[in-house]
Amino acid sequence: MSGKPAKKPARRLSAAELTESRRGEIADSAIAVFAEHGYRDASIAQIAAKMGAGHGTIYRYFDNKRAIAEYVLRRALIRLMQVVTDEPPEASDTAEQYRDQTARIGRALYDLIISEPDLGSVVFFVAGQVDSEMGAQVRLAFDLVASATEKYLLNGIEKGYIEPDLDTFRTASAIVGMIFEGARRVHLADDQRAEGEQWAATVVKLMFDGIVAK
Amino acid sequence: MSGKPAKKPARRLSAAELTESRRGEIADSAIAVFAEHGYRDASIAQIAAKMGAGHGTIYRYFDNKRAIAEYVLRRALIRLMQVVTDEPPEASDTAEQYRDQTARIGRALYDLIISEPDLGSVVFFVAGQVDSEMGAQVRLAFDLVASATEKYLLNGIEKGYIEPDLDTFRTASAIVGMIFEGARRVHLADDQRAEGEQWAATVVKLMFDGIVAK
Amino acid sequence: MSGKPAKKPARRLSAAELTESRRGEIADSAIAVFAEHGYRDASIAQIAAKMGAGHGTIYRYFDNKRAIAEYVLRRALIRLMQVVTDEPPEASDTAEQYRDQTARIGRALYDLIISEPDLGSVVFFVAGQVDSEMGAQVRLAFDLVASATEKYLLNGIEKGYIEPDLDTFRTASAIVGMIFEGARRVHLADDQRAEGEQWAATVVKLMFDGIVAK
Amino acid sequence: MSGKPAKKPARRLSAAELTESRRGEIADSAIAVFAEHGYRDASIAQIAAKMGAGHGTIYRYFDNKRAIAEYVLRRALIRLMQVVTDEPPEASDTAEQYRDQTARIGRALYDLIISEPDLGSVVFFVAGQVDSEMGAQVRLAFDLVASATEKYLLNGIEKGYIEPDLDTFRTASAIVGMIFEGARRVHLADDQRAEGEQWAATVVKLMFDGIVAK
DNA sequence: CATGAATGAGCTTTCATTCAT
DNA sequence: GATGAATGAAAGCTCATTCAT
Repeated sequence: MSGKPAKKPARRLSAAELTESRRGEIADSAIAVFAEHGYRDASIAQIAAKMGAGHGTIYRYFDNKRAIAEYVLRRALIRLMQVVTDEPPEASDTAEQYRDQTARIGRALYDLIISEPDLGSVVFFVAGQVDSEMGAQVRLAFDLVASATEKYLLNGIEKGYIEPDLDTFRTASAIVGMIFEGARRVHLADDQRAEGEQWAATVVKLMFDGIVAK
Repeated sequence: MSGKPAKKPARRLSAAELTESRRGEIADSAIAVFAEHGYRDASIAQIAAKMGAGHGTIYRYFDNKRAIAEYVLRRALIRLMQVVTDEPPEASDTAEQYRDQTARIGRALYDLIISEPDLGSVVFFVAGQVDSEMGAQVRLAFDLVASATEKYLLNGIEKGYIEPDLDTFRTASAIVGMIFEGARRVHLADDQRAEGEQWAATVVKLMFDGIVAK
Repeated sequence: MSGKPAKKPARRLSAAELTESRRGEIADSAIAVFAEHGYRDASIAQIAAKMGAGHGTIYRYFDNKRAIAEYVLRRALIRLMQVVTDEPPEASDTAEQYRDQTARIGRALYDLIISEPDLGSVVFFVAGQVDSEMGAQVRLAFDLVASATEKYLLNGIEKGYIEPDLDTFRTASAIVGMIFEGARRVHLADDQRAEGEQWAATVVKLMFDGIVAK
Repeated sequence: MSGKPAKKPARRLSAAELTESRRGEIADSAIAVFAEHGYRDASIAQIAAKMGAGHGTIYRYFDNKRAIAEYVLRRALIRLMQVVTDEPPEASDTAEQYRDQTARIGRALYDLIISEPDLGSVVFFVAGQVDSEMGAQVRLAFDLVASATEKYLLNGIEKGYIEPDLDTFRTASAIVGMIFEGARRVHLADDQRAEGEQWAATVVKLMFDGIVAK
């Protein structure tokens, strides 16, 4: 990309970098417009207008409307999945430690949803409006998150603090289902901060204690 | 369905009945086309073609395309919610009984999803594509299901077999999130029957035992 | 109309008479609907509903929508032209007599417009909406009225009380233009009765005296 | 048009000017298509085809079909009314002068109708086909022309050469009725030039002399 | 590189007309 | 005769995409 290994602070950007930065700008506009109007009712003209560019310009950076949505969704899913993979599965040695770890992951997810509401809209609502293939991408991402979650369970079984005869993948998927149901509700809540706190607590409690009185 | 000839077998249908039956036919075609192409890419012509009618005919029975989606969704939500409300919340007196009841509800839901796959498509995918108002209807239905589920929890607390300091509504919502995540996966599975069985078991286990080894 | 043995009072109507009477009913409904909505926005269903019949029935009596308009217009033009031809052109021997005759014709026209407002709507507005051929029929009718009016002028010239070097047809057309401009305004007036009186006076005055002070 | 190079011959048009010129082109096509087929049977595709453009292009310049008709009619009415308001009402001091003035106005109107036949079609036929509101605009324009005409009469009464006890507004309306009846007939005539000359003469004669022999 | 004028495929919707009952 | 369910031609309109400037 350049001749020197470091990045000079105020260096002129290379052509490829400029292109990437422009794609980012477009994606930022697009995510906002998609979140507000949905994919089909969002027009290229609106996206272009939001970033103060001519709508023809969009086509210099993306082949078509679908490609924008694809780019936007990929970015969003990466952000989302980083939250889960930030915590190393092998770090917990006791149920208590895993409980804390789970609470941290939950809170991190809800913080992300709160700080970037459009990201939630895109993942929860917009992707499904594009076509079945993009819906499938979201489901794939959910599978990856479930797999990541499964790793924590397997680690716990290995270390003896998790019930060994769990159906680990389905249980992980169920946990992801709960957590994302919480994410949806945090996304829509009035007091998002409090809602996030309480959902994190609810999910952890259900996971670790079940609902039966002792 | 009945042992007695209560209904005259081949009676001519009244005008109103004919209209309702025709609306049903259209809804059946529409649900299939919506499920395959999504709401926006489904054309009235396709829906009409699927039932072997002229596309103008559709407009004798529905005011416009949205009205079809509304009818289809309402029907689907009613079906879905009947499953949950079929079991009376006060019927269970012990954790064991409630555990069985929960398993029954889960299996009934998965059976429904399996026997009418398009119904799942409509609720999970199509409704959100129409407009925000119809997305809201689905969320409202989810709230109702969560409220119904909450009733079971409150009954259990009253009778002493459910942990009394649960956040009942959020816990109910989390359970619903799990169950519907299962429904989604059953909907997409190859061996739906087996998948349904295992999801019912997984959900029940997580709810009642938690994940921690004893 | 009766009293004489021409028609038996309560005789059953012949098939042809029944057909004609039904066509009349349809025309009555049609004229009202055309007057309210215009030709294009009037639907066959509305016309049928107004007379309490099924819309398929209309097609037993008229080939198509245009045929209804044609029938309605013909009836209206006949009514309109009778007013003018009711007064015999040779009856006036002096300017004074012709002045009175003109006033009578004007008042009769305005009375007709007042008593059957839809008739005015059809002739002035609806006919032009159908197609150019029906617009032409109205123009033809205007020509006939102008010709009839010309006869009065020719009679006056012959008898010496009308200026002999008039361009009789164009003058007659101009008079018809005035009178129908009055008809349009009577049609739209609040106090139609008074408006008709004053228009009759205005037209007569302009025709016979001109506008120049003596 | 001018002997001096006041305007730079091939100057690039501003965006706003281009837009206005394009609207003009569309209006020109539309007026021709409306005149030939009537408003309802004129399709956007025909209008676009007539100017060699795609039909989508029309919608860059007008919101919808009705807006085109509105623009076309407004342009036509402005042209028409300029003819009448070009002559100052106070200019005539004698009946003879007013007679000449009237003849000039009549001829100017007939010249306009002859040089732009579609303009007559739009005002006389098309406007009434759009909806009642546009019909009302034409009637309003007729009222304005009648009011303008009334001014000439009032000027004549003041100066003593017009009969003082005229019903001035209705008389003016009657005159306008005559003149436009002439316009209609000139519009439809074979030899429009001659027809215009003779109508101007006929109207003036009727107005100033009446029809009675002296 | 950026722009926005131009395009037309393809949709929803209306309603005159047909015809089996 | 009367009916109204069914039909499909035909139109207005939107907007992703192209491309000359």
